[in-house]
Amino acid sequence: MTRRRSDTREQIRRVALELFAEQGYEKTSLREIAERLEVTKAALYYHFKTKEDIVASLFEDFHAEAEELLEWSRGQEPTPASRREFVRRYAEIIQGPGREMLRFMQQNEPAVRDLKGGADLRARMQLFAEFLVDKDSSLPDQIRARMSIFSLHLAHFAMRDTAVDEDEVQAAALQVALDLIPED
Amino acid sequence: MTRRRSDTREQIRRVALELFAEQGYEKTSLREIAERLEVTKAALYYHFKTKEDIVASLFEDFHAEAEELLEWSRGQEPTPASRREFVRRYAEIIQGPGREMLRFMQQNEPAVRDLKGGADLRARMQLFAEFLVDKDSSLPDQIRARMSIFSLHLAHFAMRDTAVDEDEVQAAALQVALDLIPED
Amino acid sequence: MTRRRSDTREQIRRVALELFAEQGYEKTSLREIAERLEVTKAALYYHFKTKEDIVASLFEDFHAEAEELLEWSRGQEPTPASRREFVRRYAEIIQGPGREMLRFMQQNEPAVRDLKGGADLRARMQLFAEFLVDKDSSLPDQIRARMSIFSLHLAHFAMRDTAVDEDEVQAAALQVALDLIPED
Amino acid sequence: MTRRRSDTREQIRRVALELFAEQGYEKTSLREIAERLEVTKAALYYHFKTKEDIVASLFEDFHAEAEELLEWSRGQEPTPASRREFVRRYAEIIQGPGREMLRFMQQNEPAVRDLKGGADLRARMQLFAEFLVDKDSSLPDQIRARMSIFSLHLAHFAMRDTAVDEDEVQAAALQVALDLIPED
DNA sequence: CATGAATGAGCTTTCATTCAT
DNA sequence: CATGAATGAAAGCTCATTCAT
Repeated sequence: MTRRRSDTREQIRRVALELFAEQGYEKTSLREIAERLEVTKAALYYHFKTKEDIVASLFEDFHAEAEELLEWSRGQEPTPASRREFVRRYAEIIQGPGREMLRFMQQNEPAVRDLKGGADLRARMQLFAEFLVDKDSSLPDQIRARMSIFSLHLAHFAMRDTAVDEDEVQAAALQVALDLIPED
Repeated sequence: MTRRRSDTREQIRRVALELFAEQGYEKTSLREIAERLEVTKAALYYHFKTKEDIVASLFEDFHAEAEELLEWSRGQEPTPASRREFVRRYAEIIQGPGREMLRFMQQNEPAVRDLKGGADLRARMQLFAEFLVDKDSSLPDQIRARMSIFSLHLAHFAMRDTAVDEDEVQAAALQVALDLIPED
Repeated sequence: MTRRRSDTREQIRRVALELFAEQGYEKTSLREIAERLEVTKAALYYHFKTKEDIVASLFEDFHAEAEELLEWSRGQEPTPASRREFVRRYAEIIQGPGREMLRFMQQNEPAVRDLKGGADLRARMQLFAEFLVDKDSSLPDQIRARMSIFSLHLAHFAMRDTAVDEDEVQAAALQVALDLIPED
Repeated sequence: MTRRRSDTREQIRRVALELFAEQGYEKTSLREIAERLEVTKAALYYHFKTKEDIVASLFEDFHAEAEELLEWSRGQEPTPASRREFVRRYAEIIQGPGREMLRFMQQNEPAVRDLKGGADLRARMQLFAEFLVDKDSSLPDQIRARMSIFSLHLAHFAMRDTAVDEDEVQAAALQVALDLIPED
């Protein structure tokens, strides 16, 4: 019944993300996470110092990928083409577990904002926008660039009441996101 | 020091919305609301049966206005022009307190979803989308119609790190929203 | 079954002091205090914001009496006579509930030190010593002055294994304390 | 990096005593002791069966020295001279680590009382008093004899807010202790 | 119209302890 | 000789809610 080294840690992260995204951070108790994994609450504390640290650990994954993307962007001239490439790469990042992560971030803003690493994520989003649109662009274009990102985050949620395949939605969302990037 | 009939009730709603939007529903305790108003928690219970009922009461305001808008839309042919008019009217609704309400809804999805009246609001959003885009439109257009609405909800949040005037943002957001409505 | 206004608060203070003095601060749980009073833990929190605040409230009583004594001492020339009078007055203060308080303080030093108001109490003790002995007295006299105070605090504890009447002990302790005050 | 046979055991005792004396027994967790030694909690359990056993082991050292002193005293007539010699010998015992031990005992009474060996230590103190003062002496003299011992225990603590050298304090404390022993 | 007092349920967190490896 | 992983029990605390006055 014992698990491989750090298997439990990974399981905790997985279940926690699932529940945080589904029910929200505050509403998800450690008891609930523990019960799903059939361990005790105290076991969670062996692997993470606090509830907040579980989230922080999840943030880090995203943080790292976002950083890599930003690193790439710093070597690019901000042309329509490179901006679209940026969006495409970002879309790829937030496939899989990333998508749940972003859904969590976007739909639990007040909680996330106060969490360790939360401010940092917000700052990163701001940097995304700065690459995607010129500082002196029109206000609508500024907003468009940001809604481009949000399309990728929210498309699935926006279409949740329709019976459309998840992957198709994500592909269409990329389309929408690309079209929101200013042409020049 | 006395208050006009049901002034208190209105104050509770105001402060509650403020705090729910700012800190989230779960993180905002009745104690906090009561303290801000310098009344006791028990006083809140004189005006509202439960915490949830405070939110429900806030929802109702929005619900009524949304209903009116839908009523109007039912008398319209869904043309590009009427759709744009719909968006314009919706933008007007969510000025003022409405904006805080929507920010709350969008950024506390997991909490709101389970609240009395929450599902209803979601359904209404779905109806909005159905008026704004044809059922057999392309998937990207379906998403665009929904992101149109979300632009109005989230523009202020998306631009929060920039130093732009709130009303200008909202005007630009309307611009973006209108452009996301399919041309035909 | 209801109690008079603030009766409960006083009961909490009484039982808490009893248990803190008997078992120590850390070992005494709020559950235990609550059970003795046949109320719930939450009731304690209605009357005191934290466990620490219960102690702080107890400290305040002593603090006030100590302050009064110091106030008196400030109007006195520090003669052997006035110093003995000081000790006599202090002995009177720490009769009754005061004695349990001091026993708590003296026998839970590490806990008390970190408690709100704890440092303050220690400072007061220092001021006592400063009145009781000249700054340039010999080191043994410095210590004697302090042990004089401690005699009053600890005599009961020191004699606990003997079968002597509590009041007699306290009277004898005063005798010892007085004899420890430097003759001039 | 390896340690001599049972070096670790000694380190645990040393660090534990340090922390128990400084923060109190209850407030000091095994985690904290382990962290200071850069070993795991489980390692502590290799050397000691329980937390209590660490203290018990510390008590034993003192117990042994106290026993030796008592053994010596049993061969002595209780004269003023032999009583003073007793105090001098005791003062020597509680130099060094012994002093921290006694500080711990005196300032954590409620915890110590319930610990394995705690009652025993208290009994020994009682035996000290019995040698130092006649059973039929006056009550003040009974108390004086006990305060004599306490002077040695508490002098350092009593003078903590002054800037006097530790060894000087201890020498003066011995002076005070000796003077508290009844002349006949 | 509102308060003071209290509760039951639940939360996050910490602790001493165990045991297979 | 020691660790990694886990547990059961309990702690301090907060919350929404109730109700007599």
